[in-house]
Amino acid sequence: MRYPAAETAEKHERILDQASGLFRQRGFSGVSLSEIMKATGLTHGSFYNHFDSKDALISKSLEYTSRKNLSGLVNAKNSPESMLAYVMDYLSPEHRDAPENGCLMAALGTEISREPAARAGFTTHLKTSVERFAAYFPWSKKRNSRRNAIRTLSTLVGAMMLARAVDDPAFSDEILREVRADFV
Amino acid sequence: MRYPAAETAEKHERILDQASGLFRQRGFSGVSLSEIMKATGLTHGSFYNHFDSKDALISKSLEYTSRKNLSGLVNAKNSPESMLAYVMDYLSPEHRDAPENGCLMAALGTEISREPAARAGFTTHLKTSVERFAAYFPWSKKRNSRRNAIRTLSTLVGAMMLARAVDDPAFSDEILREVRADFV
DNA sequence: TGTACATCAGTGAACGCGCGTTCACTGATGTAC
DNA sequence: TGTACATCAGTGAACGCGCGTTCACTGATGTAC
Repeated sequence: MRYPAAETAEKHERILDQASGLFRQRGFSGVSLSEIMKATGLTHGSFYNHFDSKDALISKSLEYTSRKNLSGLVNAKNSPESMLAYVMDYLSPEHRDAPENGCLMAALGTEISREPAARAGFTTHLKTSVERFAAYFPWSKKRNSRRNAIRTLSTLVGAMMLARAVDDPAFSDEILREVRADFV
Repeated sequence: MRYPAAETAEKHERILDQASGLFRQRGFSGVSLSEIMKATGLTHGSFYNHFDSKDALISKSLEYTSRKNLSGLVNAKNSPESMLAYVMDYLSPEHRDAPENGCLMAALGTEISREPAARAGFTTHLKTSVERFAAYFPWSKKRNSRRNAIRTLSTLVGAMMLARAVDDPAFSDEILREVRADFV
């Protein structure tokens, strides 16, 4: 049966939101469409009323996740202190333990290079992240700010990925703690 | 029919070798057992004469890849110059473009946290890498060598992952170039 | 404002496909004597 | 050293399963008049 237009738009958003979290938690190939639709509260058949294919969902949900990730940076850019606080939050055990709400690069990095549908959105996301870091992080030398932004983002993303992959909680905590120590 | 013991051992090694490269190239879930066996020159049915399951292969092939990765570090540890050369090679476009022969952390990082069979081997690999970097890299201050090793490995792995995920060749080159520039 | 009908999102069964895994069979190797 | 037989790696068909995707059907919504 037909549904109110507002309700349909809201369901569309809910699919994106659930996909965004589940993909970060378990990877693109680790989540089925049925699962996403069930999490949204619908049956799998109606998926194709919202998206053309799983690839299309991957593409759109990556853009959605990028928007959510970047809004965290928007709030942080107002002062040097809040940029540093952003980095500390990034390198926290809480972020490590909740990938479904966290950085898409640290959660999906190695899978994105194999997922053509995701690469364009990812590229835009990283470019924007580099620009914002270059502009707003309190670098000691302004001249190398873009280089520093690229290196710093590499460090953050790499550290979070390693901290999550590691099996030993003490070692994982050490990784986050020692990389955090470099920012104070 | 039965085969000479030496030949069987060699085939076993070849399965590991092919799996090691294919997994780094396309991810654990992106490669089927049939494909690995075909690359080895056998049919898929004989796989179970060598390994208990795909998970067992993932575990063993990760240890195999770790051994190959670390042997590169063994050669580099003899002098400060060769450690720096190791880092420059790591951050090269050649490494980026040949993940099947490259660093397992940069190739499989985000998938390993979701693959229980891979985590123990990965943890050992990273611990060994940190120890070697701490001991052999020419740090300016010896006192923080372990912290510096953790940060440096995070940066290397993160930069390579980002350079591979990005869709724009010029941007990808820039990431590698700018992170390399921090080491000279 | 009321009526008639076309629209279209949701349902759940069904499809084809590729996957990991199993199995009966083969026949040269390795071993017991 | 020669013979008889058990071993076991490789083959390819087959299995069950879950996946992405399709489809006929439903019925309230939105629209044309």
